[in-house]
Amino acid sequence: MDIASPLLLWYDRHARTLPWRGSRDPYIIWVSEIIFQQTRIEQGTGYFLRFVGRFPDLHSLAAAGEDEVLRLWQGLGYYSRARNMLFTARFIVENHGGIFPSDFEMIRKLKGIGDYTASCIASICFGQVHAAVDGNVYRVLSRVIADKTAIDSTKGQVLFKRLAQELISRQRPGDFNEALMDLGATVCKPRSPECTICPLINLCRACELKIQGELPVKSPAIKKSASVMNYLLVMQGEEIVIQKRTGKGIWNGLYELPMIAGDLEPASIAAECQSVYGIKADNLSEIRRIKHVLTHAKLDIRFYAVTTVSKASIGNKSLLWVSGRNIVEYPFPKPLVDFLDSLSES
DNA sequence: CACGCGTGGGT
DNA sequence: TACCCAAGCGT
Repeated sequence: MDIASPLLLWYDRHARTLPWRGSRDPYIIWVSEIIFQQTRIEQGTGYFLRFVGRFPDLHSLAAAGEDEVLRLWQGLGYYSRARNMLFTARFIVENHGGIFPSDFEMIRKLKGIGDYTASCIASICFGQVHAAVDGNVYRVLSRVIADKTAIDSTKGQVLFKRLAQELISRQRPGDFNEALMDLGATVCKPRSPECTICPLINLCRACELKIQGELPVKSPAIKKSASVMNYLLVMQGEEIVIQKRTGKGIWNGLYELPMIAGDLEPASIAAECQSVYGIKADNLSEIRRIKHVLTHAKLDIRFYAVTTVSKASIGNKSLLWVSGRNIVEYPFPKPLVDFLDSLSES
């Protein structure tokens, strides 16, 4: 089967003009591919432009602090992408003389770079024949061969990656990869694919069988767990108390207010606040309650004002006093950004 | 290898 | 409301 010829003909006329298109700088392609993992073009483009504006090359990124990198990432989600990028930038400077590796296996070993991103960099920047298989490509190929193997199963991933590697253009591997992704994004869409204008209509088995709407097949989604987070707004004059999240859970590396987990009464929260943080919180008053939905969890987030507290009464060293003026230096999860923004408005 | 990891938009 | 979807990767 030759899908490369009609696909590249289509691509030459319909390729989208995107800020990173045309660049063969592995640093630029790397940044763009990381940002657009699980992220829509409309959502990520501003982030991409700000990121490469502030960090135009590997060395400028490697020299940055984690807070500033995460602050540029604030609101984009999946923050381990940013922390892994910083780690890898520093790694390349230290171990590869600041030159982005061109060997596929070497690229693939870098932290935060999997099969997809390594294939993009190898094909687009170095002309190597490696098929980049993202969600678009899984969808397009599952329709082309009308195969109902779940695209998110191990079996499906092996199947469609092998197929993509068979079909990829040996002459224009980078263009082929981008063309297949463009086709998935603009024509072979998840819902209501526009088969009548598709360059692959004559060889698409799903279109022939009129089952394109039933493909791709995915495994059933996992149910979201629910949890409650109680945030404490501890203020004195112009300053509030924040802390950095560490460990393996959500929002790792970002900052937040002092937090007590669990569906608790204010009195219980105050007691835990005292024992965990050493914050004497006699009279908590709830000032806001919001729902925040993640891919895998539903959060019930409650904000409380702590009115009677003196700076000296807080003995926990992991807590930071930050002035309202400096709060913009610190990266926060979206619900905290919204809450803190609403404070400065009123 | 099933699951954790964000956010925003669409239906 | 409650899903689904969007240029994946680490563990």
